[in-house]
Amino acid sequence: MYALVDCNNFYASCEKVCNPALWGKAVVVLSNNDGNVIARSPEAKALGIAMGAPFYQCTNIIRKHHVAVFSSNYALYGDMSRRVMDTLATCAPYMEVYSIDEAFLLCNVPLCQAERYALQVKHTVLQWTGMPVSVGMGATKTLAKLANHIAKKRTQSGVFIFAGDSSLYNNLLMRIDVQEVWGIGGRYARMLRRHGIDTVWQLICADDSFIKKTMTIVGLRTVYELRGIPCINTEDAPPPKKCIVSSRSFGKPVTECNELQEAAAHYASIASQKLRKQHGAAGVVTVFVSTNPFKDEPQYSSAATITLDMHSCYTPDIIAAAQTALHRLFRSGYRYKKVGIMLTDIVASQELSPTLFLPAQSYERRYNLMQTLDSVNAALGRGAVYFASEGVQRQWAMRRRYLSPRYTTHWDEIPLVR
DNA sequence: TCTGGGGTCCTAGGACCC
DNA sequence: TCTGGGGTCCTAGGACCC
Repeated sequence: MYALVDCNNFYASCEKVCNPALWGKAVVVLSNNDGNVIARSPEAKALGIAMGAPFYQCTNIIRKHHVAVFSSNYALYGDMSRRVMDTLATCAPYMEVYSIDEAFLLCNVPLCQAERYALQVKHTVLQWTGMPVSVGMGATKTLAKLANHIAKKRTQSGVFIFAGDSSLYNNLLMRIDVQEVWGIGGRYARMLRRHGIDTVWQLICADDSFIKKTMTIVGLRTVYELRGIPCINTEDAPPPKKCIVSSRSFGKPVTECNELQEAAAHYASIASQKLRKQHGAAGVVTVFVSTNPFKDEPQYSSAATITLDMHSCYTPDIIAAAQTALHRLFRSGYRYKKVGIMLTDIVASQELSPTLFLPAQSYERRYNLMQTLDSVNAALGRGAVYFASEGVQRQWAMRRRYLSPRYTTHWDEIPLVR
């Protein structure tokens, strides 16, 4: 059986775990740049604060009910995620981390003990990390995801198990909206409703050829999975990324080319580091810029692509390409909101060999330099050492006005017990 | 003043090959 | 009555996920 373990309101729960003053209080966490609400504690949900709502549209309700507000603190959330995943790894012979706050466990548990097992997992994670989780179990990944949804919305215990034939659950599945299924998004849900398919049960009973025609083979797999036939494999190791993106909105509008160049160099540097982490090298660098689409002012968005002479993960190569691309893109007279870098045509770096144009000796020097850079930054925190072209003042940096301490990863920000 | 960031997969259609 | 057959590669667009 598969179990899907999903942290409840993950980012909000991370803030609560580290700060007992927040227990029982309404908490929200904002997106980068303090833009939108992206996580809410149950108390905040009860106040009617919507997922994804622009922050500035919620300020009244937040002030009125003394809701605690936090900027996204990825140093904290990343570390809490690691703790939860380390714990889950002890609970099953096989685990697949699916996102920052959820993982599939492949477990060998008799049906009659599944509920006890799920409760045990939930209890262990809570005790070891402080993180509340929900557990859903089923014969396929899609059923485990659906069970998790039911665990969250319709149980007190926080666990739910599909044990055996799905026909045992007809009545329940007739009451669950088709859009709750993993793989059915807003567009497909609307299309299905137009054809009279509103509930999970109706989707299970749908005609295969109709599903294949309207939702491709991917949709048909989803339906099979709901019927208890596994079609989605487990991954042994996360496959290397085919594309790496780093981009942010600015904290304030940017009009000068040199500031855009700094930001582009900064994101190029972050993307290169991610690339090295997966032992890859990129052949193509794309830069994109855009103005603020929510503003009633002249709009411009564009992208430029540079093909490198040879695949590289050497930050100066990537920065140079990004700056060339940006030079081509830049038009003065606009108020820019965003710049980003995308690396594609990624190959494994061990597949590269020294070429005529870059002898083995310089190849090795560049490699050692990047190794040193990465290990210093790993030890002292990202940004301890950086390229001058990334800028020092960084007027364009994103807003994070409500940032909590990095409780678990920095000695000088560790929680104090008085 | 203020509206996020980072990914994957599939299909259709066009260009091109023999 | 009639336009060959079979294949690859690339890209854009559209769907989805967290």
